[in-house]
Amino acid sequence: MVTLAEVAQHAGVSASTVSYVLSGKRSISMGTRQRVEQSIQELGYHPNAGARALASNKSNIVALMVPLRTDMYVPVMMEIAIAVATTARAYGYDVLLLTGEEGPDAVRRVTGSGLADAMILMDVELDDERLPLLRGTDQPSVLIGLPADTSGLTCVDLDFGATGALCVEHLAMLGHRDIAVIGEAPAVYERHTGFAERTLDGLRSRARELGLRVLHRPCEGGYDALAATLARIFDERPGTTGFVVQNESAVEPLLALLRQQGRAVPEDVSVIGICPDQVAVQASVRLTSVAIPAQEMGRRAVEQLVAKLDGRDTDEVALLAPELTVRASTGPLSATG
Amino acid sequence: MVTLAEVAQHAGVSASTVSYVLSGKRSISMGTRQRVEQSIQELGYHPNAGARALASNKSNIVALMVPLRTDMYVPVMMEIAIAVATTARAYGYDVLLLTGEEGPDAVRRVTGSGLADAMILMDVELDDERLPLLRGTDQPSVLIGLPADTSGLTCVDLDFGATGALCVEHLAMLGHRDIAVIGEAPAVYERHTGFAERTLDGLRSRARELGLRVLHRPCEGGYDALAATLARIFDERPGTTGFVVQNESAVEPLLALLRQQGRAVPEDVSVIGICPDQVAVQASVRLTSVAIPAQEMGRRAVEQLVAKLDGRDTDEVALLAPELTVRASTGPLSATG
DNA sequence: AGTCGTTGTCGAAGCGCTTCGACAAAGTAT
DNA sequence: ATACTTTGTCGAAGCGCTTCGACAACGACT
Repeated sequence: MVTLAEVAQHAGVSASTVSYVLSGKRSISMGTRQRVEQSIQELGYHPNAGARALASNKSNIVALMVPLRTDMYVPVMMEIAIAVATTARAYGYDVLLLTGEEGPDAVRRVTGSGLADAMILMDVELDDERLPLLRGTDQPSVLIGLPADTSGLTCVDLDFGATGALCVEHLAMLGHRDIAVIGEAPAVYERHTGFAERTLDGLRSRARELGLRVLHRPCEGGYDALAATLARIFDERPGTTGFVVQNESAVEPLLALLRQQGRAVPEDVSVIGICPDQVAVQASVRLTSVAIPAQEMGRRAVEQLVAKLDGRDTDEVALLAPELTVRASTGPLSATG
Repeated sequence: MVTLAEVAQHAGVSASTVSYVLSGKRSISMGTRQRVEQSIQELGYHPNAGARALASNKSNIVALMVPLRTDMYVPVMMEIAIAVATTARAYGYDVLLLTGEEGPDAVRRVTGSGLADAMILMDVELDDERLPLLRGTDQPSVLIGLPADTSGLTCVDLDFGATGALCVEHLAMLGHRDIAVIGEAPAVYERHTGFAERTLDGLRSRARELGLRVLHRPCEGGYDALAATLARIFDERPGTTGFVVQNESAVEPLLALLRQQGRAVPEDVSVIGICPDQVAVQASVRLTSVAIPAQEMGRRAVEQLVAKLDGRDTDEVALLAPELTVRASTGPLSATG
């Protein structure tokens, strides 16, 4: 391993000078800078991360806590994670991957050991047990997702309330009166993951304003589960003509089953997805959808974090505005509907 | 921040004693050990990662390099990543997430800076540009995937050759003679990702032995792409009755299109998927499949790495045996076929 | 009783870096 | 020319830990 001292000797300067060349924290004459940089090149020097962390008290690492469970939105999680990693690198940070498994202990460990300078938490529950720890430490953090109480926290998320409202508005505009929501798996609601409930709230309150009726059913992915759910929906509300699907793995089964039952999309029934664009585009009927801006979320989270680390002020809560893309799965309610 | 010295003072011992309690590298009397542990508890001490790394010359971090592109098998990648993180934690290591973006530079950076003690590389290409670097350093590494030349490297992967052969055998046994392979997107073959080619090789050579005919077509995911591909297949080989699909996002479109064309699965046509079990189970026809053991791969990679770090010998190449699970999408060729 | 391991503890050195204060050398204002 | 600032460099201290050698204290052998 090449050390700072060796570079210094090779360049004929002191160690501190090399350090200042690297950090730019003091001015260095052109000649010296060039000689040092040359030596760094020639010797193939890389600063030792541990020594740097020890001396400067910063690790240049941000921790990213991803959910352990993979019961939902895996591609979204992955996309966020990759966006976080990519953006972080652009700001000179590396990313430490933590799974939710360790829970609050991971927060304590990382905070206490100085392993990371800051944290990003995904899959935040409404009343997440990690939050008190974050509030009680001076380690900067950003949540991707929205807990019930955001005081003292910085959050980035899609505005799921507005997303729900947007879906209703689109369906209402097309003349639909009875709407069914195919939701995430029951487990997602049971652990009070915010986004699912917020979507529902936004959707319901806008529906009330516009005079639509809403029936919500959580649903596991796959054909069998969806077949059962769909049967119950049409049983209870035979006049249902609009669907909002917030569950990637229910999209295709829903389209298939509707087709099978002789209900044409979009002539008889309209379907809106809340899902990444890729899913919407690849479906058997190109899906009208509200996109989940995974990359944007990851990027914004890192930017907020970097701002905090640089001592700049940041938004408390940054909600991204939803955008609805009309494709082939929604249309005006026909007269016979 | 609580330091070792403070713990030592609180417990009435020297710093080195506390260190030895923590590491267990020298024997400590019961009484002392207990007093120290008590102090650690009371003060809420966490060893400083940077100082530890500097003094011991090991970071207890392994780097995981995931592909930046998300054009294939995203859930598999995610599952591997999570398995790596979970297993690594069990061995006391944290995981640093690197994207393929930086390419070989990331290897140099991590190796040179002592940021990580070891690396795991995913999405290895047959002639990967990162390999010379790995061979030229004494930093332990494990590849998930198989390059063309494995000398001096440790690799973990599913035995895709055997996987291809297994698919052919199953179809042959059922009486099928003409087989079509729906492959990954052309880009995957173009960058010479090993697994796709190896599947094909294994499949073709076994087919030759058994006297089956094989037609291979790369294919993007989604309905439109698959519709075109399928048309060409039946055009060229109208008698095709067996399908092997190595592309998650082609499974559902294939099943839908076959249904639409009046070809019953499995009565007229048999379909085998090479995909995670979850995909196979959630498909509209429960899919006979060879599973991609993502978790197992991640776990094994970490275990190999830890073995190397502990100075134990490891396998050069660990190929996991494929397992075929018969479900509802394959059956004997009917007399009329 | 004297010698020899053991066992448990300590002090000190050192890992490679950052950063502070000191200080020549050079430039600027008087 | 003198005093004063600015610029560029250096030496030394110190970040918190691990680890080596030293060495009391103690029981186990002759």
